[in-house]
Amino acid sequence: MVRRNVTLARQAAQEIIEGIQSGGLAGDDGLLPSEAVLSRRLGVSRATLREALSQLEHGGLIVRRHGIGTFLASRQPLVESGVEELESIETLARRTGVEIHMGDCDVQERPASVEEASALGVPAASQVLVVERVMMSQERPIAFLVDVLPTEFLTLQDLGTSFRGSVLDFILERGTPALQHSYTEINAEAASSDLAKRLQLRTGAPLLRFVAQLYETHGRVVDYSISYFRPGQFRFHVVRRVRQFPMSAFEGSAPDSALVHAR
Amino acid sequence: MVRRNVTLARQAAQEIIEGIQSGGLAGDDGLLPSEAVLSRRLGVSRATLREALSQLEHGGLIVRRHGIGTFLASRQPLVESGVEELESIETLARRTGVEIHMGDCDVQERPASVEEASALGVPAASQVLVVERVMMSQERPIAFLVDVLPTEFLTLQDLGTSFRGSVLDFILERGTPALQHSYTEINAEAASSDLAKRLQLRTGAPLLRFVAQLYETHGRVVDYSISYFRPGQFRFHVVRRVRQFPMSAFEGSAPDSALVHAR
DNA sequence: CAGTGGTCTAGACCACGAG
DNA sequence: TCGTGGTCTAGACCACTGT
Repeated sequence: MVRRNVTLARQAAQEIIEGIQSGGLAGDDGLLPSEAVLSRRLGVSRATLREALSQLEHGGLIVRRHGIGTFLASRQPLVESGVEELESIETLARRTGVEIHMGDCDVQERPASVEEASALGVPAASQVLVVERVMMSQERPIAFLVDVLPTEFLTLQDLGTSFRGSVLDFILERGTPALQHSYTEINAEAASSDLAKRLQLRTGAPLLRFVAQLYETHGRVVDYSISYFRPGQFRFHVVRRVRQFPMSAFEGSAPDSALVHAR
Repeated sequence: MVRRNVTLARQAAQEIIEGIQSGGLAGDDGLLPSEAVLSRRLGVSRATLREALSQLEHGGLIVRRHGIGTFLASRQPLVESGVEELESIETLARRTGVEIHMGDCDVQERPASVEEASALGVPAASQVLVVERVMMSQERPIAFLVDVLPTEFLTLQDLGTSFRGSVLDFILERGTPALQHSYTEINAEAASSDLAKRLQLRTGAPLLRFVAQLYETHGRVVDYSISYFRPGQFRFHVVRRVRQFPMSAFEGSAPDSALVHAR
């Protein structure tokens, strides 16, 4: 069993993608072979094959219809980023064919403000690295990004000269710490006069703002960031699913459960 | 096997929630019993138990650590909405304890505009129901919502007098059509003079804008909506995960795959 | 090392949709 | 009725973590 630190399901998904690319896997109507057939061809169990299909479905490449079959999604390869995928705007831009580069950049180490320390979960006034920069596309500013990280995770000399604008990409390429997910708040905000100058907008112009905490696998916050985007330059979307799970269950009274007393 | 049109995994998840609520399932450190123990207690296979835990993990209630165990999440029941969950702002508001009600409301049937017909995937100038209204909280406008639906799905008399402001809730309560997900674009926009008047803001004030297509289970678009939110009144967040799947695979050349020729 | 969660299998039955 | 995807099981082995 060949295993490159990657699951069998992921490998199966990749093979299906290649089969679709080469044009022979899906029928003219976009219908893929049944799960039974696919699992046999790929030499994996149906459970594993289904996991692979779930990944493809989640990525929006296929659609599954109970009792009918699995189809290619009509809205084919998305050229924009789903906001639930965490990727740098540099990666996003490259993927969508937009030229992008870093403009003015300011990096400094200083004690964290109260808000920053709180967001990072570190003691007040801990030393942090602050990276502020403008991202440009075709000589026009399109985003202003601020990243704040404990010096435990990133220092001035770490960044060196290879920094191209994305703290996320930098950490991913370095490979440590291992990143898990980010918790991002989405809002709109009027440009302050300082922000307006940096982004060459009029004061008060609307900006899309993401405030994010980036977590590593052990639950610590690696990076607290605030990002401002010029509307219209990027397209962020999200697939919202009908609520499947009643979190409100936590609000009501607590019925005694046999579970906790069993065995 | 008791089955109320609900999966075993969901029932198991519910039982675990109740066990947590009653306070006896998790240890003082938030550690839950191991998967082997839980599956035995609940009388389900470990695969099913894991599916239940996955749902709870996705909902942010628990955290799983490889080689260590399953814990209650430290950031307990979220009081705000994850944007990847589709729920009406009325439901969201009620859940978070904010009073909300519908202000001015205008409903009409008319032929769809070109943009609307395109977004809905219906012939140009098809008859659609358009619902426009302002949502208020404490006598202040906080959102302006426009929903456009083919009359096939919703008509003026359907709405009747029980409409309280949420098209989504109305359809969910009616039970038909069965909704699947929505595709939502997120952006910021300056308030037009018309919008400013409705929301009692100055022209040009920043607004958070969601443009969404709501899909039913067969892939048809049920509702095309544009929503404007006053910043600061709601908190939208999203959990962004590090990219796990290379959609960019679709861009490169197409290596010939053995898959399509097999068998 | 022992115990945990992560992955995978082979097989079974159910629920759905179309002929 | 048939073939599809959806759910579930019992058992196996792997990978990670702390002792």
